[in-house]
Amino acid sequence: MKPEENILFNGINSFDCHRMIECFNVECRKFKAGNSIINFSKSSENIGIILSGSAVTVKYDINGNRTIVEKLEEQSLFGEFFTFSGASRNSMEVICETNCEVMFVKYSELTKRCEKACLCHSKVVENLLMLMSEKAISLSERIEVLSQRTIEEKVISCLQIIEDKTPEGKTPQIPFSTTALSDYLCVNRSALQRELTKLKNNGILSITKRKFKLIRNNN
Amino acid sequence: MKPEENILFNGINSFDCHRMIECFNVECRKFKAGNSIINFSKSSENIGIILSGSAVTVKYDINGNRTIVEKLEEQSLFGEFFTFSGASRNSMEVICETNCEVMFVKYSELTKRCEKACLCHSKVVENLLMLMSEKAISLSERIEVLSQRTIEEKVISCLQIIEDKTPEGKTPQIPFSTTALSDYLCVNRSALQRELTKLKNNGILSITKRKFKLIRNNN
DNA sequence: AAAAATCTGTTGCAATTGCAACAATTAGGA
DNA sequence: TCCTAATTGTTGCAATTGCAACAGATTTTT
Repeated sequence: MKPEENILFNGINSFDCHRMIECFNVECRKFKAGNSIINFSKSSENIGIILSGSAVTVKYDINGNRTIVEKLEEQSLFGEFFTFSGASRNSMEVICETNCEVMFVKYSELTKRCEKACLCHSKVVENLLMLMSEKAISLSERIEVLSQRTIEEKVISCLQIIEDKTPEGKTPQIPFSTTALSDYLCVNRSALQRELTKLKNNGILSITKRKFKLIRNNN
Repeated sequence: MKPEENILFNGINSFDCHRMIECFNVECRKFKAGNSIINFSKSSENIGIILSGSAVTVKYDINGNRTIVEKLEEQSLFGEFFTFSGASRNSMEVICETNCEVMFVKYSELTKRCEKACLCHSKVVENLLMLMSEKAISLSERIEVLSQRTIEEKVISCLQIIEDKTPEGKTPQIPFSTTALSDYLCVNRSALQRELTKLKNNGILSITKRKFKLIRNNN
C-alpha cells in the first residue's frame, strides 16, 4: 500500500499528500514475519502505521508469560501513546505476524505548524485524534473482556464484541488461533478449550475453524 | 477552578485563553453528587473536563453488574474518545462522586481552524493529544494489571505501578478502599483480603490504612 | 513426501478463587 | 453523642482454573 493511501491522510488530495510526506520526513520500512518492529523499552519519537501485513503488540511479564496487548491490522497505529506522553513502558514489543510494510512519522513533525501545508496539516491532526480514539476504544473493550470474572464470561464478552463489529451479512470470525486467544483473554489454554467445548455442547456457541455464531436466548 | 486554569490550556497566556474560551463557546455546568453528567448511549459532540470534584466512569454489563472503568479527578478529560471516533458505547455513564464543576467544549471547535487564535489553537490540540495519550496509558496499565493470572500477581502489579508513580520521598498510597480495589482488580473481595493478609504475613508487603510499601527481594 | 513443529482437544489432579456467613471495626448522619 | 450503615478481616466449602501430560490433527519446513 502506498503511504498516501494511509488512513492518516484521509480526505487529503494526492498532491498535498506527497507534499506532506516529503515535509514530514516519512520513513517506510519492510519487516519479515516474526521480527520485531519496535521495542518500547527504548522510548521513541516515532509513530508507526502498518501499511500492509499484520502484527501484535506483546508484553512479557517477569515470569515469561506472554500477553497479547493488541492485534494490529493494516492501517493500525502503534506507539502513539507512548510517543505523545513521553512515558516508556518496558518489556512491550511489536512483532510481525506476517511480512509487514510500516510507515514511521516523527511526533514533532505532526504537532509543529507548517506554513506550506497548514490546511491539510489540521486534517492530519484531526485524523490522528480519530485514530487514537479508536485505539483507546479497543483498549476499553479489552478491559471490558478482562474484567469478566470467569473464562466463560470472558469468551462470550469477547465474541459478542466481535459479532457487534461484524458487518451485516458477514460471518463473525475470531482473529486469533485458540492458543493466541487464550493469551488475549489471559487464561490457561486448556481451560479455555474446556469452556469452548462446554459452550458448544450447551448449544450456546457454534464454531467452524475461526468462524463462529453465538446463539442467544432472548427471553 | 477557572476554565482558563485548565490543563487543556497549558502554556497559553491568560489573554489568549479568554479569547479562546469565548471563541470555542465553552460551556460550564455544575452537577450534584450522585448525578449523571453524561450517558454515552447517546453520542455527544462534547468533550468534558472536570474543573472541580471527582467522578467515575461506570459501565453496566448485561447482568447489571457495575464496573468502575475509570476514576476522574480534577483536570480529567472524559468523552473524548467517543467524541472523536463517532463510536457509541452503550451502557457507559459518568457519575459524580462529589459535587462537580464541568467544562464542555464542542469537538468541532477544537479541530476547526481559527484565524484569530491559530498559534494557541495548535497548542490546545497538542495538549489534547497529550491528555489522550496519558489516558490511554492509564487504560494500558489497567490491562497490564488485569492480564496477571493470579490475585497475588494482580495486587503486586497494581501496587508496583502506584509505587513507580509516587514522587521520591512520598509514601505510596492506594487510591481506593479495599472493597473498591477488588472492583478495580475484578476479583472477589474476600479472596483479595486473603491474599493481602498472606502478602503481609510473608513480609512482602506492609500496609497501614491506605499507605503501603512493597519489600522486594532484589536477587 | 517425509519429518518437524505447532496447534487442537481431552482429562485427572492440585491450586486458586468465589461465595456465603459471620464478627469486629470504622465512618457517617441524625 | 448515639445509631446506622459500610467496610474490614476471617474461614469452610464448592466451583473454577491452572498445570501437566498425552494423542491426534494440521501446518510448515526440509
